[in-house]
Amino acid sequence: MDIYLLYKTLREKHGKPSGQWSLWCKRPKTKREKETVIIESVLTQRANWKNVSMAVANLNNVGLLGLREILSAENEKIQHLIKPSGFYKTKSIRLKTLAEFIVNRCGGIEKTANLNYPTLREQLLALKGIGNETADDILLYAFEKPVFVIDEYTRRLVKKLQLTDNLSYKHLQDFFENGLGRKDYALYQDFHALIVIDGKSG
DNA sequence: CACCAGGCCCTAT
DNA sequence: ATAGGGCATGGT
Repeated sequence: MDIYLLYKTLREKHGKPSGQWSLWCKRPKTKREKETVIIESVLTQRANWKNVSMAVANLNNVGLLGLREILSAENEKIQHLIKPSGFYKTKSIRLKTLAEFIVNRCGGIEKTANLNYPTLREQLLALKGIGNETADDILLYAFEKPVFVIDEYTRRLVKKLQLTDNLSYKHLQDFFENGLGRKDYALYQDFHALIVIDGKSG
């Protein structure tokens, strides 16, 4: 099956990605919106979106929905605010680690976005709590780099449609990127969103 | 009351 | 290399 046809099919079926995806697929994004996406990419690890949005609202209500703000806030305060998203002690540390990397080591979100992205990917993966999916969420949805995000919904869909039998992250990522034949971050953003939306619907 | 959700890390085979 | 346990909350 042609991979681009799969995208067209999902796009016809579900329309333009909405809900959380209207921010994640927004183009272009403001600096604040990019930081929100980065924070959400950690909070959404093994959590449902309702819980994530409660945590995001809590951060926003006290003016802590930003990387610099998270970096300077008390760990206990962050923990309390993000509690609804689950694994809150772990995630608070992960957010601070990520914020420290982007703000202090890279010099802010704009400078980070301009880095060579295969290298940046390695640096993100070296941080505790940032694995393949979270790193690629950040690269694709905040920094607009053409990396295809693989997650559990992608694996289920690949299995269901028998697209390939190797379900490792790297293989699936290459499979989608090569199958689409072009490095188009806007297409990758929408496609991944549609895969998740489709997975939740059925 | 059970089970689930856009993961990730650590440990033991 | 790969499997299993732990992390934690709110929704169904």
